[in-house]
Amino acid sequence: MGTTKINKKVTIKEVAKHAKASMSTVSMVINNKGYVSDEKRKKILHSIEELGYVPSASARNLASNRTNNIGFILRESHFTLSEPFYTRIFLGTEFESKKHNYYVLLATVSDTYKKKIDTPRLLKERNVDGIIIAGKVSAELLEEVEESGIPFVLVDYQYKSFPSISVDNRNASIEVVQYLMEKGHKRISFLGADRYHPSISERLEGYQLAMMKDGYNDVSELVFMDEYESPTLQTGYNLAAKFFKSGVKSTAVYCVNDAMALGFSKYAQQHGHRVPEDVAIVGFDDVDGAKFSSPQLTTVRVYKEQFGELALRYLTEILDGSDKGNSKYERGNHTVTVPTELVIRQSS
Amino acid sequence: MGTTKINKKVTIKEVAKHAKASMSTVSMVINNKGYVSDEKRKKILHSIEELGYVPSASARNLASNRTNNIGFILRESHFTLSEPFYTRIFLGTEFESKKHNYYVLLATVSDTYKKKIDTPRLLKERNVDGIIIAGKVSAELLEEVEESGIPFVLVDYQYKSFPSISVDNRNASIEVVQYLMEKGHKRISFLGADRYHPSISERLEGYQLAMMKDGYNDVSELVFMDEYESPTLQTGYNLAAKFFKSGVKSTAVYCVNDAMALGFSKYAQQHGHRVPEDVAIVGFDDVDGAKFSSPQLTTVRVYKEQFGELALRYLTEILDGSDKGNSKYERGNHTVTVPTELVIRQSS
DNA sequence: TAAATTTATCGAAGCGCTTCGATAAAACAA
DNA sequence: TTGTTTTATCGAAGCGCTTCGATAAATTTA
Repeated sequence: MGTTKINKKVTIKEVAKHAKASMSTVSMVINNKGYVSDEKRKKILHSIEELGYVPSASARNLASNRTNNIGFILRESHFTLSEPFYTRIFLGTEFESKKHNYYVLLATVSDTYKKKIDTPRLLKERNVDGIIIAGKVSAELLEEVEESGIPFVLVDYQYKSFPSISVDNRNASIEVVQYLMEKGHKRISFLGADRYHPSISERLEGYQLAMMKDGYNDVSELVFMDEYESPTLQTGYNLAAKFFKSGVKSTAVYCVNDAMALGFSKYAQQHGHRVPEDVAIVGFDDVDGAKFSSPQLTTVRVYKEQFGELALRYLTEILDGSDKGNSKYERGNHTVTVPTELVIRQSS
Repeated sequence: MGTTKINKKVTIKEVAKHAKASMSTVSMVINNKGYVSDEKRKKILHSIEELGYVPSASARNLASNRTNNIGFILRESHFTLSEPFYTRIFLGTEFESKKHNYYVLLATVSDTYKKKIDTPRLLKERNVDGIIIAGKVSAELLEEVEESGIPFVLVDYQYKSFPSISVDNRNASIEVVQYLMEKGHKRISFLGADRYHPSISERLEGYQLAMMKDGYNDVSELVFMDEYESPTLQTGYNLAAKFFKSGVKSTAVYCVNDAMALGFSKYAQQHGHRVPEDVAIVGFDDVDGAKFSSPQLTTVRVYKEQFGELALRYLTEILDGSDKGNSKYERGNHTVTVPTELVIRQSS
């Protein structure tokens, strides 16, 4: 059963001979195509088992003009981040790719991407059937990919109306605000950074929407933003200083991500403010650190692996041309949305 | 210059025609093989440029019976660790692979690897020319890879006398001990875990060796080990408790890695021991967190990217059969060693 | 100067598969 | 019944490359 005696590679030809069929019929069985009688199919399947046949990737790729690879492009800095957010997404893609019989080629690009020069090899050599691009990357890269004509989807980022998978930022934000209000908070502050990041601006919008519903038409004095900074722990720490010195009387702060929330929390506690008694904090992402901080951070959980899975699935849908809208995920124009979950812990 | 008008793929045939040469000659130029006159070579190279020719991977793989892929196998838990140690190694490999024209296929395996069942696809389908296995993985997997006959090297792990790349643990340990002694410490403690991990036992050996040189023939009361635990922050924290309750009068502690060192440091400070005044701490790895902890951690830096680069290079040496010992790295039987560097910071 | 070797080039076979007709039997319609 | 469509199977072409002789000119050696 499946035990090959010697290390000689078994080819489709031998399978055909063994099953008394033609190569083409065997091929059809392997690829689930065309017409094959049940009887013959079983026989062939059996021969495949018996001989331990594994199709040669290069041969079928050459013949079918596909590569069976999909590319996963990621900024190097995102990959080595100590919070394995994108690494997890990649893992989800990797995992899902097995089901679809794809190999995933990872390409990291530098933060200072230069067209033509830094072009990932898989793009240059057109060695992939489709591409997943995770996180915010340079517009140059995006354009280059588009020009290549290779189908692609963005993950956790949006640009023009390129197909993408995103967190449902708006609704998540609304949920956070509503939750805080139910807990009795009125003046809820918003802590953000990099306003040009789609995810961040969407979170802000959601926040504004929810606040408006509660009568706050102008939240500007409640919003603390380092527009040109990345949303890091340090940024959160710095903004916390501004927050406390500003004299706003917010009893709750909604931070655009966990890193900032943690930074805020650190500052607050170092300066004698109790969390959550004096100020409640809510983050976003549910990174590992959120659970281990003290107090444990209330946050919006993002299912990273699922995120990556979805990306792969969406991409294969596109590749199969079977984009018939039968996805179970809400789809507006070209953006698929992944749901989130509010995880309530001690910080709120 | 290199601009293709339409998206029609250029083949070697067209290059040949354009350069007035045969396909075989073009092939030789591409692969730097056989005899080609300078004149013709230039002409061909020019045509390649002109037409924007990129060889088809599948075609050349099929014809040459190679895949041009190398596999990188990693435990899933090692990949998503928040300390991107292995991720960095992978990155080094990825980076180096470009120079050698390989694609890297990443395969993560579960911690509870089961032969036959969990076999990575790239192994099953023999879709790689060689394999890099990073970190401690199940012996079953190792055996399966060995049986496959596909060349492989281990990184940061050793097993039998399989080819491997390792940190120079013994010497690094000796250096640490000597450094601490120069600083005036006499009774230096060792903090460890998982004694069956080769790296850890080597570090212990190095420590013992160095201590012996200074007259300590029996260090057993200075050694704190959770033999069956992983070397995590938590383990370090727990051992710190034991350490302080034991009454050993060590003024310095050498920890088997940074995570443990950080755990130790945390406990120490929480319990009123000053670092480094009361107890000096040295770690291993130089993870990101080492620089940001307070006090900043003195540690042994491991060059992760270089580690991965070296692995790829070693593997290609094996693949090229050009394993003529001309590596600039010390090689005992089949283990290549990467140097380390002691990074002195505040904790010592 | 003849023989052997090196350098240069090319044609053709073939890697292992997919896919496009061709062929024909079986099933269905008219 | 005959014509049409569906089902089943196969042979052969060909995907784009590498590589193995074959051939011959240029160079070296005897």
